[in-house]
Amino acid sequence: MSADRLLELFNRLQDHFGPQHWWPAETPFEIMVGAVLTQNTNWQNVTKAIDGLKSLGLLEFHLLDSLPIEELARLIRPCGYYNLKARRLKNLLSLIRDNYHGDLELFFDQEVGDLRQELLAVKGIGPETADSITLYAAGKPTFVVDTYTLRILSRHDMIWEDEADYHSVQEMFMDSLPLDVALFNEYHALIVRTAKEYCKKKNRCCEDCPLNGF
DNA sequence: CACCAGGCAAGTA
DNA sequence: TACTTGCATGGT
Repeated sequence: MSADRLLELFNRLQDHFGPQHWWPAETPFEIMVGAVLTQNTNWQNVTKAIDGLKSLGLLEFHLLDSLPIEELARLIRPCGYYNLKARRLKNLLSLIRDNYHGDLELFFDQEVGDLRQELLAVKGIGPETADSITLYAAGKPTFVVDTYTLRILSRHDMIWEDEADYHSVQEMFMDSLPLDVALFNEYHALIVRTAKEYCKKKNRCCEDCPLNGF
C-alpha cells in the first residue's frame, strides 16, 4: 500500500466534501460519552441519548459518575445496548475518578500511547473507542479505524478483507501519513461521511460516489 | 417485514 | 487461534 494512494484518497474526499468539523459535540466530555454510546449504533440514536442527558443538565463528569447505573441505563435507552453501555461508561468514569480525581484535563494530558493503553484497559473500550477518545476528545495523534474504513479500503482494493485487522490498517495510515491531529481528524470524518452517503448499498458502490474510478 | 447502525467481550471448538 | 453470539433501539 503506497503512501501516495492514501494521500490521494484524502485529497479527493476533501476536495469533494470540504471540512467536516468533527467530532460533533460541544465538549471533550461529550465526545468521550458519545464515543462509547455510538458503538455499533446509528449516530441518530446516539444524539437522542446525548440530548436527553443534556436537557437534564447531566452531561458532566461528577453528575454522571454519581448517577446510579440503573438510572443512567434508563436515560441512554434510545441508543440501544443501554445496560451494556451504562456499565461501560461507569467503568470509564471510575478510572478517571480513581486515578485522576475526576479531572478530565489531567487524564488527557499524557503521552498518546499511554492514554490509549489506559483506555484500552477499561472493560468495554476497544481499539476504535479508545482511538476516537484519544484523537477527538484528547486531541492526540492516533488514527481511528472503523467498519467504514475497512469497507472503503477493501472496495478500492487497498486492503484484502482477510488481512484487515484493526491494527494493521491503523499502522498503514500512521506509517504513510504525517502524525498530524488535524489530518487524522479530517480523514476519519471524511471516511464516515463518504460511507454514510454513498455506501448504503451492501456490496457495491453507488453510481455517483465521488470515489468512482479511484 | 427484514436489515442495518461510527463495537466489544465472552463463549465455543 | 478462529468463528459465533449477545447486547437493543429506531430508521429505512
